Amino acid sequence: MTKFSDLNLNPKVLKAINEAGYETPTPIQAEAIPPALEGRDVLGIAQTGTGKTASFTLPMITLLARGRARARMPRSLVLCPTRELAAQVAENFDTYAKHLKLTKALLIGGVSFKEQDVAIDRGVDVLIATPGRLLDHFERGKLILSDVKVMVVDEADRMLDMGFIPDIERIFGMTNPLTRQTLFFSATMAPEIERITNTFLSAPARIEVARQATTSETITQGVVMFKASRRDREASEKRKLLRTLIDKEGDKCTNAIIFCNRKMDVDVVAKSLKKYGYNASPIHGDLEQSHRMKTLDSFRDGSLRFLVASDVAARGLDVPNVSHVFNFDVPSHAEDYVHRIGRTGRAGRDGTAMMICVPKDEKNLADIERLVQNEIPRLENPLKTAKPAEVADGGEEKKYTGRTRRSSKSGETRSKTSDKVAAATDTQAATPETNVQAPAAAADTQTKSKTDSRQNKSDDRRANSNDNRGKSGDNRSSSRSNNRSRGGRDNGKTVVGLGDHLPSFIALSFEERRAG
DNA sequence: AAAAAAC
Repeated sequence: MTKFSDLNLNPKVLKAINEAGYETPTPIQAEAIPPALEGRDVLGIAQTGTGKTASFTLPMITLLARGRARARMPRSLVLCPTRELAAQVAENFDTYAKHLKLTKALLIGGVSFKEQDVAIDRGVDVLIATPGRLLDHFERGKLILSDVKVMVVDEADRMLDMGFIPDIERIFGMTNPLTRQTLFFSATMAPEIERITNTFLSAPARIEVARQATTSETITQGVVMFKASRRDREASEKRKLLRTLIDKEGDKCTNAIIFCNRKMDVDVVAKSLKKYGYNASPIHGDLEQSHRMKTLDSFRDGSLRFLVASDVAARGLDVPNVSHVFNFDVPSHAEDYVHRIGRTGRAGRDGTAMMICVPKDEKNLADIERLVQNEIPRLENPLKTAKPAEVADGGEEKKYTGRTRRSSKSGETRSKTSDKVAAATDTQAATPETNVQAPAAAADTQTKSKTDSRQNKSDDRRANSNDNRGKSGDNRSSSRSNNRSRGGRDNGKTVVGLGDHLPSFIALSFEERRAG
């Protein structure tokens, strides 16, 4: 088998690789490093988790080991779609270039220009950037890219999704095609990506690595088909279902990423989990950059157990050892499902991916199953399994004290009235195992059973008016979706209740469902 | 329909 020592890497790079504990390259590293060292263009079709980052940093460091950068004229450039990814690539350079005197600069938004300006002025060997901030520097005349010897485009398909392709083309145009070597990575080869590579790569070595996440055997997948007892309770009942799924996994769930489709839901879910005693923090693009970094660091070092995330964290982030991925929402782009669950089951380890699918997401679920060419196993809804006797004496979800009422903007208030489902879910939350997992939830449950429903209703109104004041857009959008579903395809086949009635689609085979 | 990325 190929070893790193067989690859003609700079001895000081090899030393750093050994110190990091690696001996054997991953397939993409073994295949991409030799042509890259020969100065050839490389087209790598691979996802993160395959060792992609090192497959370009290692040869780059080796190539850059000789020579020295001139002021404002970086010798190499790595473009990444998100700030986190760029920061991660920068760390990778630090790790493997530690025995060499290479200078680097990280050009990302959300942080001050000053430090970046100083570094550029001094001259850098490696520039790692997101497109927006790079162009910003360029337009201010701070940057000359004509001396770039190696240019890397990482996660090109994500750049495409994010509308960065025109920027990328502009940046390509700022470099010298005759002296530039290009290493280009993408998880998929969409037609637009194909076009870019045909335009900017010359006779590339094409390296394709199996798409590990498509239906990785190391990931146990499942989806819970869930219909709320009432439309307006969907959000809070989903959160309860999420807690139950987490609790059922027990110690097997050492850490997890919980994906939501919208930033607002990321905040709400994180806040709700915290309220119930779970160690959770949100991450999405509206949070301050320094805060994003801090959150990610604590998730990596294990002090944070649950990362509630938008798709900012779906791709590229290297967070080893994630035991679980929970898709609180079904992603609306099927491709994103593959990226999200690819955060677990990495490097041959076992992982679990669970998703909650509400009726309006069934079409997206079908798209995902078509993409991965597999039916995602249906999981029993754990909230439906409570025995009737327990249901009868279950408490209500709420019972807000004055203190918690203030936090009711998180949306928990909407699920307060008593009905079979709310009672059943509370009973579930009060089981002993759950108490161990979520002490705050347990305390809440014990005090809540005496709450009378009139009190609840008035709380509800108050909380809703708070919501209106705080974020009016929120309510508008939820009433929009209500209307849509009322006039929509739910007609005639609305599932009644949750306890005894099987949603009709579950009885259908996958083929029948697609056909009908 | 939303998220990400530039001030």
